[in-house]
Amino acid sequence: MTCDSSSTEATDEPRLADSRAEAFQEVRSARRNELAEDYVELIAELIHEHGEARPVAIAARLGVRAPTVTKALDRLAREGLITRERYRSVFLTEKGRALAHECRRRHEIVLRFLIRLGLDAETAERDAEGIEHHVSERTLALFATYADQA
Amino acid sequence: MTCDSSSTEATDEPRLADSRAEAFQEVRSARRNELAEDYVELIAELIHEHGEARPVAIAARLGVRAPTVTKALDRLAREGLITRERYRSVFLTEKGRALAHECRRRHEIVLRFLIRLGLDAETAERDAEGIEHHVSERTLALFATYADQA
DNA sequence: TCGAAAAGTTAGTCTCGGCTAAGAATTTAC
DNA sequence: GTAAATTCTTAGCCGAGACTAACTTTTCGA
Repeated sequence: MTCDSSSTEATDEPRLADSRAEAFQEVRSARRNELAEDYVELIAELIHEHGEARPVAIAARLGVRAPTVTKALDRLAREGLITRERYRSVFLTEKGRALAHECRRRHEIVLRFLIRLGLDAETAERDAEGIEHHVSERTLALFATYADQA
Repeated sequence: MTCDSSSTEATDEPRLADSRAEAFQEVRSARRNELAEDYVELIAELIHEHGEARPVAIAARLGVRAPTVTKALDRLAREGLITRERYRSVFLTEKGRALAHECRRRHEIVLRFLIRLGLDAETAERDAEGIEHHVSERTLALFATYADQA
């Protein structure tokens, strides 16, 4: 017997009735975008700092090997976030630039928040890197408010 | 098993000199453990609530299909976090119980913190699910302190 | 200028984490 | 006590993301 609360499942589709399940699904969904966000954010940074984003620099910053970057960039291009030509630097599309901007915004809010909370800069940077992909807009707003408190 | 390279840069091994790269590597390393942590934490909950953890319940709570659970449990067993017999419930090993306890602790601190910050319970639960795997001990301590403030 | 070094790509492997379809084991219900 | 329903596993597919080895292209410097 289903000891679970009798909810409105029992349909032909045994499709995940549990409300808790939704949280996990959202987390998994977020995880799927994390890499793309990391790349796009980094590419924007590199372009800003050095005028261009070369795969070798991306690999160094992310701590992965070159072929990993090549494959990831292929995917980003497929998704319309970047444009590139073989053996050349990478550029963000309008869509990619928008995403990068969004990511940077989140990252900075989380970072400022953590530092405001009393965390050292180094740890704050590391934690922000992990957390930024998992904060809802609502939470982000609270972070921003707290960080801006006098 | 992150064979994480130490610091020596500029050696023959073109191993990730950038200090920023370390942050990404840590994030990736954390990501690899997330699933295991989710499972173990959930298994502990189910045992507490229903006296046993059945794969079908795990699947429902996580919002995945049964075979996905079977495979994941195989891996957890390989890693020594659970024990099981075919067609039976799942049990945590001592190691698994320790990890579950640790996860629950993190989860609760993050959750209490978010709620204390003013977030609604539902969003807090969702965000906590994503954030809990990415907070350092140091950050967690700050969260706890803040949450406990009168 | 041209040859070596650096950068980038391709090909192939591995693990993980999803899925479906189908079959085996267990439990339930009559 | 057996048939049906449920649960669990197996087999096989797929894409992502990591890697190495080996090859091509580009860049640099003597």
